[in-house]
Amino acid sequence: MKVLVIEDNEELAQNITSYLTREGYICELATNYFQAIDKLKSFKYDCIALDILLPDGNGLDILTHIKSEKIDSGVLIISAKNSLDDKVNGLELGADDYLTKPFHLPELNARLKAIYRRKYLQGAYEIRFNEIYIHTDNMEVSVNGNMLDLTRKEYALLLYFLTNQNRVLTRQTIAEHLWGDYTDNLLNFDFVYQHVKNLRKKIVQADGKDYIETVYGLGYKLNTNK
Amino acid sequence: MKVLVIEDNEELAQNITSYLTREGYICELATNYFQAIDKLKSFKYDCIALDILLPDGNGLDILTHIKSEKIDSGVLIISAKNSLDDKVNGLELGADDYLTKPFHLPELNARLKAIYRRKYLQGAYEIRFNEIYIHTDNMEVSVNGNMLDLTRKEYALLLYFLTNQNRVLTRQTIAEHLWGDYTDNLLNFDFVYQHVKNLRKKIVQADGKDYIETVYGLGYKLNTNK
DNA sequence: CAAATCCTTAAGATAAGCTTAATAAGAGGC
DNA sequence: GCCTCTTATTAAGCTTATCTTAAGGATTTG
Repeated sequence: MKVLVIEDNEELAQNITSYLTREGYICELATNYFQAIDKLKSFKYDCIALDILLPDGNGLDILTHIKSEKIDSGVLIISAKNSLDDKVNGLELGADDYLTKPFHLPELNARLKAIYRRKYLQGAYEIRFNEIYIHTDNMEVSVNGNMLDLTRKEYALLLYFLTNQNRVLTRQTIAEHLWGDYTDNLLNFDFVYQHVKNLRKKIVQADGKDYIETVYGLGYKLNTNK
Repeated sequence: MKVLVIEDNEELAQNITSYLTREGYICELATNYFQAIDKLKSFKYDCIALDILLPDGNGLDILTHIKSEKIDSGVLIISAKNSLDDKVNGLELGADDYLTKPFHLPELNARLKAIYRRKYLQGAYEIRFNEIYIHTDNMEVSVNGNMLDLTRKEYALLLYFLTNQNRVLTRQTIAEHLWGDYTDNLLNFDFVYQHVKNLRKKIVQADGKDYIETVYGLGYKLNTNK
């Protein structure tokens, strides 16, 4: 899952991103209003953790932007304790959940996962694709009843394919989704080959079928009809 | 077993927590209503010892919160003698047991253990996992008939694994469960390695099998199928 | 109060995963 | 069928995660 953390307190922001990364998220950070808007224009995120109090603007304006631009991301508002107004306004503006500071990182994790479930999986804990099951909670994948031992990147890649079935994904898109803004000034996305190859191999080994179709000159597609 | 003690009388609270800690519990303390709610939002407890009379609120409201938020913890209500109303209300609201002040600490211990048994072990005194038996009452562990001599942390760790079979537990989650809120602003959870290693060693020594599986990049998992 | 045990921390070793570069294989156009 | 461009594979070096070793402190026990 790809997350944008919008938080101006550098130390907290660093804690959050490194924690979420360890927990398997693809995590990007914006430390002010403009940077946030900028990133939202350029990239697509599954969830956004949004601090209300920013040095150069109000987080709720970012939320308004998200909604008016019809950006389809889950939004978790983070704000100071007992700031009830923010809570009410935030939820009214269409935020998915609310978390008060100070909070504990696992709580953030749990809420993000819950938003993801509600928003993208209709509340389910797992995604199915033919005989492939992904248990999003502990990042477990089983194929035909056998556990698949995937690395972090392979898992992220599979999840990305499964939430974009039958859609062609270019290497660049994949790179952006799995590696975030690190890919900003890259010209070469060869490393995607590696992970596609590894993922393919493991799935074929377990299921005998290669659902990942190469679309020559474009990218890859998870093919339902195989 | 991880317990949250909600009790405003500082001296009594201190007595309780230090007693329970000596008895092998992982024990946290909240001395008022808000602190309690806060902790309940962030952490998961096996049992909650809940004093009814708090300076800034009523314990029964905490109980209501626990139930409405579907927090799955056992609840032991503590209140002044002969306050029959509280007892009836408390049990009606879904508390698991009731203890009147003044009480003896071993009595508290016994009741907490009883709640744990009823709630998590279907009334049994021991947990079995393959050839590993945990007798929760006296904290004894046997593997293939041989007594396993575990330290307090190892025991707590094993119990935590056994109550979360086949679920990936991150080092941070483990740390929080075994060390409580002391871990709040830690970034490094290396010390978990040690205890996992020690526990593994003892189990392998006794049983020849290493049920604790390392999930690279995430944490550990007690694997049933080994 | 001393001895023993346990817990924590730090540093170095090992292992797993990720990225890069070089080379091979395959697809499409002419 | 040949050339070019794209994709796949191989292998190596690099990074990050985990494990081990060891030592000092804290805690418990006798």
